[in-house]
Amino acid sequence: MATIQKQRTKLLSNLRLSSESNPSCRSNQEVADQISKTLISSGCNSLQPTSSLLSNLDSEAAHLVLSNPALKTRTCVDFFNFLNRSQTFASYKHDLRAYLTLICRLFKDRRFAAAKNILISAVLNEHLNCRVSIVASLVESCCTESWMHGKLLDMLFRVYAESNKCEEALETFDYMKSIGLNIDERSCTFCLLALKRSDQVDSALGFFLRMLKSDVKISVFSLTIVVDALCKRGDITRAKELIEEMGRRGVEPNVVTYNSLIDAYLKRGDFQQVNEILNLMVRKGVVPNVRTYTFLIDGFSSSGKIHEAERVFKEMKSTGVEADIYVYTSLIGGHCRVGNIRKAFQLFDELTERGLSPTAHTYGSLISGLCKVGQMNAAMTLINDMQSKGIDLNEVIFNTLMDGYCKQKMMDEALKLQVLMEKKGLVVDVFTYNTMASGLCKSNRSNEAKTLLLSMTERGVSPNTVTCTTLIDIYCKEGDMVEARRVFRDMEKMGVEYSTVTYNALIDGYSKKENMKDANKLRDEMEERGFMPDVYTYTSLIHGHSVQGKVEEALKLFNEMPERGLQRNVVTYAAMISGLSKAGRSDEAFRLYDEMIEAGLKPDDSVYSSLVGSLHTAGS
DNA sequence: TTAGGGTTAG
Repeated sequence: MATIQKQRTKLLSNLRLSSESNPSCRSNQEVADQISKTLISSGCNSLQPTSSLLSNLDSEAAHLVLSNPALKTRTCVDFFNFLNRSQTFASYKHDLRAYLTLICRLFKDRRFAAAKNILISAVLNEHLNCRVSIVASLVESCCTESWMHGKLLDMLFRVYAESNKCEEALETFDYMKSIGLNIDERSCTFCLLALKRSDQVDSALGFFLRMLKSDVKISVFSLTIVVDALCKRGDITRAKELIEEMGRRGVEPNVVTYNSLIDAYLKRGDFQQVNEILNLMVRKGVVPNVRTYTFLIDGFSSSGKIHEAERVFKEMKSTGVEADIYVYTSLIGGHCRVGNIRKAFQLFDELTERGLSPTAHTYGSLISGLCKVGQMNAAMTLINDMQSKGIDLNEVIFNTLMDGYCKQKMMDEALKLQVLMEKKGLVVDVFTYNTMASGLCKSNRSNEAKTLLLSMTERGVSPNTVTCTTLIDIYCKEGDMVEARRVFRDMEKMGVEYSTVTYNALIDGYSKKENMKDANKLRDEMEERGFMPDVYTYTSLIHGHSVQGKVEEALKLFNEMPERGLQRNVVTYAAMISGLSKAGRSDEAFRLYDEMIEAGLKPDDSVYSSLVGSLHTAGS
């Protein structure tokens, strides 16, 4: 041991002496030889960042060392990393050739994982010019064996894709194609995924078609990535066309592909199409899996169709598919949404007994359910429970709790949570602001809500559809239709999307001002833009027409609702009954009263006073 | 050594 140490010291001093004696005259080859000698005899550890020999190092000398066949690859990697770590020589930094020289050595030794890591660090290094043409020509000159050439380009293709450098990945694909290389489908899937990740759906589809044209052997994997990207954008028709087209080419969809379609139709609320896909799966012999059931249960749950969700859950169990934590969480969420807290907790016990571990999402669903019914103490107990299990609180849980307190008009508690949230380093996001604003509105503090929403941008949080809709709603309730319209116009300028609720807020504003002309105009506009009027739209319009004594208009809308699959609620009936009563059509008003009782709705005071009033009107 | 999932605001 002592001898090695002695040797090392001697070598080092030699290195220093010889280089210091006449540094400028040393050729790159001499520098490289000296470094190589040191590396061979005593390894990388003997090198000092301050060694003056190293200060003579340039790109050419480094290349000579890294490609020296007398050195082991391992030693070259150490030397490479040593130089990377040593920030002291500002004059030398690895260039792209150094990276590729080393990568080629690793390739020769079939150490592909190590090669890939270095390639990734090159691609991510901002100081290197990793343009495809430059890398490709270097690959050309560094690869001594022909098999390496194609494999290295393939790796480059994947690395670009995985680093989200889609443009470069596509360029690499084109280059590989142009020199006649066969391209592996699996590498292409990385590129498709990268495009999908960055929401470049059209490019993903375009690339897929290029794969087809380039005779890449395509499997259901690539198809499914594109189908899912299209589905998530709501382009289900195009997705189905693609599936059919690929079917003609012999690529059949599998359960994953169908799941994407089912999820998309569920999100759209198109249960008929969901059934058609399920039937198609049966015909094709494709068996639903646990994810299919999760999509179904979640889809039904979020539309409040809890009985359907339960039916699917039972069916899943009967087919022998084991429920996992996702299934339970979705179903718990469904029960919580309709206020069925008891059933939700039963399921929670069931999953625990079955050895499944609840996640933050599971707790989130339960906490949200408790907050909805105002059981804030129980919600806080659950918070303690989850923390004792080592599950961290996240932004969503905080926002949920804050909303719970807001709904109870306990704004101080909500505010305390916001402070705690920030103290914990969690991000106060657009949900937090919208929730707080909604709470302030409920507590009749809409001026503060306005100020809060208008200050969001300065605090670095971008307003979204809900923010703008809330603002519009505040102005409408104040009767300030000019300001409400201004926000509505600004949304388009800011690129914030409208929603049915946005239109509802404005329509309600105009209806309350008895400006039915503008209210009707907006209703037409929303349908033209593809936003379906819902029970709120209809109720606002019915109310507006009724107040103006235009009962026939109101009745027309009222009768239209079931045709469009819309369930009337207490407020809808109240508005219609009030309209009929005022017009002295007492019999019809009472008939509707019976109807709403039959539908299981509980009339409120306004319904009774309308009905009583109708007797007077009719009597006079 | 490639594809699909669950919680929040109007």
